[in-house]
Amino acid sequence: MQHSVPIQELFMRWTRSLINTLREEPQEAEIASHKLMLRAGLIRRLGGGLYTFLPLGLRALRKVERIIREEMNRAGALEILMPALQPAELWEQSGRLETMGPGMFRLRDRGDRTMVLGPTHEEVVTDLAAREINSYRQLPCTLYQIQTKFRDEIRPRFGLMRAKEFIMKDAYSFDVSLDAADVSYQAMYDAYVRIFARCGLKTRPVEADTGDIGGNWSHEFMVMAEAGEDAIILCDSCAYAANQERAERRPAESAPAPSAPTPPLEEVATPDTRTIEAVAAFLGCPASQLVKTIICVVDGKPVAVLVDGDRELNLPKLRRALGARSVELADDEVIVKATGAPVGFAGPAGLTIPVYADQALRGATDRVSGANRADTHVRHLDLERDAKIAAYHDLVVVDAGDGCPRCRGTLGVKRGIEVGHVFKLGTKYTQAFGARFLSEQGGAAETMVMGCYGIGVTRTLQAVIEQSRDDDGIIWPVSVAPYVVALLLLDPRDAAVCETVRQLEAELEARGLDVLVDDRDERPGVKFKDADLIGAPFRVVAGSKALARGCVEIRSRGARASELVPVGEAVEWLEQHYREALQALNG
RNA sequence: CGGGGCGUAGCGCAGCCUGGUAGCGCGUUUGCUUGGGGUGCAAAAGGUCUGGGGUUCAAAUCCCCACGCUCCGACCA
Repeated sequence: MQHSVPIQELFMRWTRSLINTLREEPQEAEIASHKLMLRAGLIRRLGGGLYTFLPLGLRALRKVERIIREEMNRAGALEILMPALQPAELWEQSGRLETMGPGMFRLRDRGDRTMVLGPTHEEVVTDLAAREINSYRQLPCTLYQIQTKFRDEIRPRFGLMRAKEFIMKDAYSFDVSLDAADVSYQAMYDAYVRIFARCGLKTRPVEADTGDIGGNWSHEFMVMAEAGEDAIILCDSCAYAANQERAERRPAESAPAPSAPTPPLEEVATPDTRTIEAVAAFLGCPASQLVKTIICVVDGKPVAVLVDGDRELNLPKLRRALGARSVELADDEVIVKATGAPVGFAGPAGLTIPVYADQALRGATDRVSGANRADTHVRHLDLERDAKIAAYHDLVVVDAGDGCPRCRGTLGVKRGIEVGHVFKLGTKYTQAFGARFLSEQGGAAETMVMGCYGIGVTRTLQAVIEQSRDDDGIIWPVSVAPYVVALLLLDPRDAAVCETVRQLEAELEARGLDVLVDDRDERPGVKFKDADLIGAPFRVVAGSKALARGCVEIRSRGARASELVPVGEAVEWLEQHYREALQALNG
């Protein structure tokens, strides 16, 4: 093995690059971006939800990180690096050891102390802020890091989209007041818009639920894609956009007064009909005439929730509506105890636990529901007359066709990939960790107001590919392309061609364009296929044919035809097109 | 956590039902060939058939257990 490498060969050559492309479709991948990342040699799987970044993938990842750093710094955030390994006590202090518990990796050190691998860093950073920030003079302060997170995903899938270990940029703002926190929030929101634009991603901010993280307001940045895991509700006539978890709908017009009084409640035998479909079929009525009665456990206590028979209960909305900490579906035992009937025969009439109903059920008459008795339902249910409703709220999962809550428009559903999330947290964590400061007015210490802001860095990288590709491979935006130029040495045994390639390579590198020379002893077809697959924005073909006319051929990835460009002008051509493309992304 | 599927060469798979010599394609190595969209020919290397136990003269194959992966569902920043 020769170890002294001639200096002119320090540029990247395919033969030295560990880029192993796969001709066949990897079986482990389902969506296009995942297949392409494997086929193009960006990543390799180690285990479920665990991936190694190969050199080509790491180059792209670093470019995404760089864009994020530049924009976070520009927005005034300070970069720090916190431990991934954290004492469990911190999580007890915030109460999230319980709420996020199953999703966290836990371990013990040799002293038998319980540790967690951080799925996020609100606890650590708030503890830090509580110690380091004492005065209003130090505020506002936004801290961020780019770091590996760990989540014990039930079902990792789609490569980097949902992994057990992934890289996240997380930022946290601390402010003297709610108003000041709004300014910090807006600064991050604006930074996110720029970051994703620079990555070549089309994103759409949508209103979102805050989930376990807590807090009162948040936006998700979604990449619209068929393969997305999240359902997004969009209005067809105004700017309303929300995650399905959060989406609201316009209350129905007030129901027309019933023409005749509802007949008295009447029990009907419905042997072994436990599902809405079965009851509807058995009684020969539409599912929408049924009232679905769902028993939930809210902060440890059973409640009944009513929705139309053809709708689905939205648990996060229920949690928000009731101001509860936790909401889950009741198990069979609880249901039997609360209703006195086996699962499938619950109804609002005669229940002693609190009953909440979806707003669409206000004034509902002549409905069908369970009778709280085995194999029995009731008809002619009049909600006001026969049940005691504690409160009406908007509780159902919004669907295509529902009315927009902001205007007269109609809502539709699309799919998206969540790449970023910004939250206004309020004081949930700063209170728990005693993050207080002395204000200009003096007096008692005040609690800081907090916000938090995440970007799934590895997920963003994959989202770029999901959104920018064709049948032949990846189409990298210039800003995150592992290599900007793929320089194909078509005739490796032709001295003149080799010399041309050497010169182009050196000049391009000198001007800051990352170039990869395909110097393999392969047939042209192989090189063309691979160049398309790995998706360099510009492909330069140096072969004896064009060189005989003093030219190389240049093609933008995605363009149909290539251009003959004189060798002497090639570098200029590439630099100009590169700058223009970059400019277009930077806005 | 509930329901299915799969573990055989680096990757993708056949063989298993009906027990008896472990195979194909891609990739890799070597030689020749070809030389502008995954060339053709030839040769070669590469296997504890996921692990353990059982049945049998004999197990990749049949039975039991474990582990791993995966798909659907429920859950999730």
